[in-house]
Amino acid sequence: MNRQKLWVQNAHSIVKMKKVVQLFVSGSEVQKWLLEEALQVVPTLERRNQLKSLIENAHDLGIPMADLEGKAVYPEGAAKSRSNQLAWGLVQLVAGNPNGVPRNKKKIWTDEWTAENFVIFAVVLGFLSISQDDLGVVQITEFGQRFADTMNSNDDKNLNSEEKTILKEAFATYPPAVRILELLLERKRSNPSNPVMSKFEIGHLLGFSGEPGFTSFDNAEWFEMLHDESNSDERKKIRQDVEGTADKAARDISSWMLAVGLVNQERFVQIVDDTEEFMPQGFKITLLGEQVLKRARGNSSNGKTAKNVDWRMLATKTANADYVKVRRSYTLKALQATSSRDEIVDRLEKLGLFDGLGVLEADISGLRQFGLLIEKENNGNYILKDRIRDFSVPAINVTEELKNDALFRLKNELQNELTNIDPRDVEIIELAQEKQKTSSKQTTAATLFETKTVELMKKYMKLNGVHLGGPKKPDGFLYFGTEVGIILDTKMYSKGYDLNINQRREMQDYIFDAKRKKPGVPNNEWWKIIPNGLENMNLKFMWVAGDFTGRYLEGIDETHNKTEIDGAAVDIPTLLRFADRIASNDMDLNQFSNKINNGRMKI
DNA sequence: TCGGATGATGTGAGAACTGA
DNA sequence: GTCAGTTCTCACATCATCCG
Repeated sequence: MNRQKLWVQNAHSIVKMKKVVQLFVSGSEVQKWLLEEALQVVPTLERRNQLKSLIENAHDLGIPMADLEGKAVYPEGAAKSRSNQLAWGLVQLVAGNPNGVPRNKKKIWTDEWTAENFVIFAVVLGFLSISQDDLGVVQITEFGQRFADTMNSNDDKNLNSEEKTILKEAFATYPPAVRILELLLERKRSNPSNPVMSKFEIGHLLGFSGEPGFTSFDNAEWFEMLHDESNSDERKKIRQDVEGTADKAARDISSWMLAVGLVNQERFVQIVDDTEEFMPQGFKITLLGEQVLKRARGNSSNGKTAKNVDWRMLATKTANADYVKVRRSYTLKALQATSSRDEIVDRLEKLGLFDGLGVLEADISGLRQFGLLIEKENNGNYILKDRIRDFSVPAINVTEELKNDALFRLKNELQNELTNIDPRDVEIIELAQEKQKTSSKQTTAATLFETKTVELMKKYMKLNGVHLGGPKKPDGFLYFGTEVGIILDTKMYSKGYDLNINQRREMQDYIFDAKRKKPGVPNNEWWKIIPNGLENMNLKFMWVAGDFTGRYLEGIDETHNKTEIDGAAVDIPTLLRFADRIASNDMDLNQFSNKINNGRMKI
């Protein structure tokens, strides 16, 4: 079974993607170029001959994915770094750079990852297809043939009208593109004077956002980070480096549509503390984009464009990805057959794929964000209003082992149990389990986790507060009125957080700084956000992590004794449960605060 | 900046090991 | 020596920032 993921990274250029399609056309320019010139850089005669024969039979037999993308091959004795990679796959050459890649002028080919993604780019737009078997044979489709037959442009900024016509058709069948157009149109309707959306706003609402593989930064948070930084190099770094995967996907797909004229790119401007800040990647829909959206969604005079869906598009990196892809595929198939929620549950149950209503709800919400038109009725039923091309789902064994993966089960349980929490917010438990990231390094991943934790506490627990982060600051400060103020530190440690001596000391420093409020100590004076009138005795400290281990209780005790305030450690599943209780008014904030009692919080 | 580039991390299959 | 279970290794899949 071919288990390729079908989300595109790295591949931007439509011109290059078109060459990949034309690789399957006998006698095309790109075939000639490979045969007469480019294949020379392939290291062995044997491989050159293999590739030659693959090219000659490409139109009739297709080419296995492995031969298109190539693999990591290094010269003997050379370090296994990517810049040393030799050319092995055809698309490594086709999607390469004739003048050498920027960081290695000797090389005219790209790496296997980028090559793979150029193939996937052509597949998701319907120009190529990949067989479901182990070989993953790639072939040109009829639609791809039409695209290949158009005149060639040599620049993405100047595609000709023939090419644009076909690409418009292609985007109307590609759910994530339709989703972005829909979001942009909604923005235009709700805010006609400023219809620009930032890549973060789009990323938050695109695909299976929240899952690993679909991380997204909070728009307001990003602007605060930018605003707080005065150093121009650091500001530049934030502008170019701080983005999640889903935000990147939003940027990618929007930039493809930009080449066809469906969207325009504009600076996204936001006022922070009376200062105007901007980010470069804002997008707004054009009239042409609206036309394409209308065709995709259909109206009284036009039928809907049938959407291209492949089971491999329905998840990427989440726990049990294959199982989840299959579950979502069958959920979609059930939606095609019925709108009754009970019957959908029934169908999934028969296949051993039903994991609870919360999970079903989350999957459907994900399918909607993926770009399919699904409406929820008041009686709890769902109506699929989109046309979907037939797609096949592989038979995988739903083994107990697969369903028993601990993290996977916990996530499903919580999505079902916590009815007051958006199932997507439960995804934070996957983030919490990621490999150790040090907060001192302030990696984007760690920042993302901190942000999400604060976001969660504000959203469901009626707390005020901010995410801080950065040197000599806690990760966040949360409060309600002047009754309680919580100094927060979060850690994403996959193996549990042990509150070692450094971590204790950091927290103790924050507390002393907060109690003293001495001007200039520390020089960022983060404690200024503590509301006036909040007494020192009402300060509390809290550590949040996926799990705790080792001598963490001792750490809490020590911190309590030294600082004379109360604190606690809380793991993410428990924090989510508290959030759910408070959101439903089963618990108030005083009760919550009383549980911060120098131990691990329990519900 | 844009359009990839890159080292890192996750994962599964088979090889090697282990102890009754 | 046998063999089921366990660990190790290694190639391949997939990021998540990073950068010329």
